[in-house]
Amino acid sequence: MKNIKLKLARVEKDLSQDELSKIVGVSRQTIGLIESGKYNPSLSLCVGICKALSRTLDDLFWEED
Amino acid sequence: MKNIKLKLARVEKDLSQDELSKIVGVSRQTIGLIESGKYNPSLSLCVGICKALSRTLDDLFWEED
DNA sequence: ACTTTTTGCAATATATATATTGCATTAAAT
DNA sequence: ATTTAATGCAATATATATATTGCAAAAAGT
Repeated sequence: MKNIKLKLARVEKDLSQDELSKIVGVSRQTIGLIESGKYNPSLSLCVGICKALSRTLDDLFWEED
Repeated sequence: MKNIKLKLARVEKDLSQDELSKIVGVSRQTIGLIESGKYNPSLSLCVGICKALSRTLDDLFWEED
């Protein structure tokens, strides 16, 4: 499933995938694949993304079922 | 850094590392290494652990800095 | 003290996250 | 309509999460 919350948080900060990837220190493709739900990032990467976007893990990566 | 919050949540549920690993569907070593902070689990594994322990990502894997 | 359970630590093997490059397509800007 | 920026997609390469087995040490139970 796509990660809409992540994409929204990124766009709210007016960042492209490429810009976010450079802040986090990861490749642009990795950000794109996470947003499109095509893989399973590591915890440290999730935390890096959260800090770059001023959010927490629950904000961006937790789904109630 | 060791993940004390995870260990506490597990012990509160009266589960051994081995029991938790079976619930989550992962090896005992993996649980042990995550608790001792020796590696960087995937998001899906973190979510699996959270659900097994009735916690959220922020509860077990988020650290304020 | 003894037995059993729980945890830690290595070594090797495998699966998969992530990097890299390049190109195609779409969206945005002028 | 044209240029530029943003995203998507594939192929290959590499790093690392995770599995597996076995053994040692520590903790808990009796």
